[in-house]
Amino acid sequence: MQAKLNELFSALSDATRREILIMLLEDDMAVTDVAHPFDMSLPAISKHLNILSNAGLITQERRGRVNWCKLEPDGLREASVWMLSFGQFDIPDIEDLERLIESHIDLTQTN
Amino acid sequence: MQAKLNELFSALSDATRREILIMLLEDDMAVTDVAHPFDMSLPAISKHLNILSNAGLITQERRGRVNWCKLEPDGLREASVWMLSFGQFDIPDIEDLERLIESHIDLTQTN
DNA sequence: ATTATATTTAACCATATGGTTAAGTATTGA
DNA sequence: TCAATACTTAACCATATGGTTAAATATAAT
Repeated sequence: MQAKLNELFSALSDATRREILIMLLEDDMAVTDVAHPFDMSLPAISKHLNILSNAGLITQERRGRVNWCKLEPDGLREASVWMLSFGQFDIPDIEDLERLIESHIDLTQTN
Repeated sequence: MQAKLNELFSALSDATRREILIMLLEDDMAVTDVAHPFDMSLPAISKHLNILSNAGLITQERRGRVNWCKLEPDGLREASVWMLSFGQFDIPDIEDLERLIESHIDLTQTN
């Protein structure tokens, strides 16, 4: 269980990977399309996607030559259970939440 | 903001550091006492504590020759805001939560 | 004044991480 | 069949991470 949490938090500790997750909130995407907004080679993105897969945060399904990436809805579950059980944070302001959701939307629209 | 989240999730991605946080839920502790349950040198623990400090998850306050470590109550806040705003996980079962809290208690009592 | 305690700093090491380019493998389209 | 597309794999590189031991520092106790 510790190993799983290590993998999960470690996967989340990279900004590129967090952005990929946010992009995938919108819709499933092909690897090339995931890579498009980033100033980074395709193999680099491919590695990030593997890390997200191994952490259980996404799944990849090959159809023909395109590998579709989709969010794994329960991926964050164990991490969120850990954080909630830790219980040292308040439920954040609705406003904080909304501001952040806004910024996600901005991100996916400007890229 | 991304840098802060990197630091936070990265700090949480190590099992030793997560255990330290759980130990500090009980009470403030001196560095030596934090180190005691671990099969690891004092300098290694000192480094972990620095990482937790830099991530804003704990604070350290020197009184005399002992450096007291205490949990920073709002430390997890930004990470939890990110996860909640991501919104792809259900509120976990109360039972999951309780089981985990139990296991935390076991941990701090058997060590 | 000396010694013991609590901790940090420094130097080092092996392995992990995040990137690169170049080459390889399927699948699709012409 | 040949070329283009959508990747992945391999080999490599620089820096980061998580540990070690040995030495340094500061406070407390004798």
